[in-house]
Amino acid sequence: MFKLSKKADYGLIAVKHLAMHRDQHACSATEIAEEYGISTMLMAKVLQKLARQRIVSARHGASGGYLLAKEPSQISALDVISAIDGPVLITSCVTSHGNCGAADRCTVREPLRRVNESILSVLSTVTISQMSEEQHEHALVELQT
Amino acid sequence: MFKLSKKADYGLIAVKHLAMHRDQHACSATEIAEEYGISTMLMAKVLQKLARQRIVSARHGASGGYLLAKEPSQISALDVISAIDGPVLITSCVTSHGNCGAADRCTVREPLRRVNESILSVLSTVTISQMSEEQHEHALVELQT
DNA sequence: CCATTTGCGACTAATTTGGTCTGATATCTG
DNA sequence: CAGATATCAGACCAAATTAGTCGCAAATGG
Repeated sequence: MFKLSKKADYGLIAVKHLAMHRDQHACSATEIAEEYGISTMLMAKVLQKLARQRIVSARHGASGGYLLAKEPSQISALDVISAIDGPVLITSCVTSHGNCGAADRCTVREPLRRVNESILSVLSTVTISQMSEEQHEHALVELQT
Repeated sequence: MFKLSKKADYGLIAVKHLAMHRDQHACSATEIAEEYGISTMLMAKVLQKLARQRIVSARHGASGGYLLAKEPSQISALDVISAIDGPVLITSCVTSHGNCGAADRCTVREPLRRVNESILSVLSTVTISQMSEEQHEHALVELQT
């Protein structure tokens, strides 16, 4: 309904993991998968997609694995998500060459296109380095909800 | 992957339609569905859900139908979407009582919870009345993309 | 040469979503 | 009152999407 796919979720976990192990050894798909209790096969697929989009770089062979291809501050959540799930579109109509059949009659396309851009901007604002810090100062806020 | 369900989409269309026909007659599900080329049955279901959440009010019987239950400026896109699809959660883990299995090991839950809140805030900022105006001044901006 | 690891595509299974049908109840109109 | 028109609710099926698996090829390091 409005949910991140599990693959995208796993992708974020993996990228964050790589960010935390930066400048150490390359991490294999198996290693990451096991650490978080995720299917090895699936994590492998996810990392392959990330590699194809040059978000991580891969090293074949024994003691190979994956490394971040950029600085954590240069990778946004949107980068990771769209690398795995394709472009983020809240409806199939938001592109101008809409294919939703009722295209011309549809009165909500333009407003939704704007909402879509806002979401894109939220997602591209959040970087991996941000996701790696902010663990602490939030415990307080949590209590107020 | 990150998409509005069609039902939610139809819901927005319906609510906007009702907003535009405010203070006129009640609109039946059939009437709205036909105007936008949507399945009557499905539109009926959508409107029922909106009625249950008191976003629209229903009138049974001949020449009955639906009317907005609030001012268009008091209905947000989030109201409509969550009335139909349930609460907006970008992952199943964002609630504190997470059920994602790897809950404790998962390092992205808290950052994603924040992203979720940003999205919620975007969606609750957009009202139906806004979606009914803003058709005009955007043609220019469109050209620059 | 061999163990390890990525790369890729085909495939199946599970879940979600889209959409239909049926029967009941409420309400207006003549 | 009778009949037409609506909503209401839930069960149900079909289609599409997503999750997850498998097998094989190609690198790479020791």
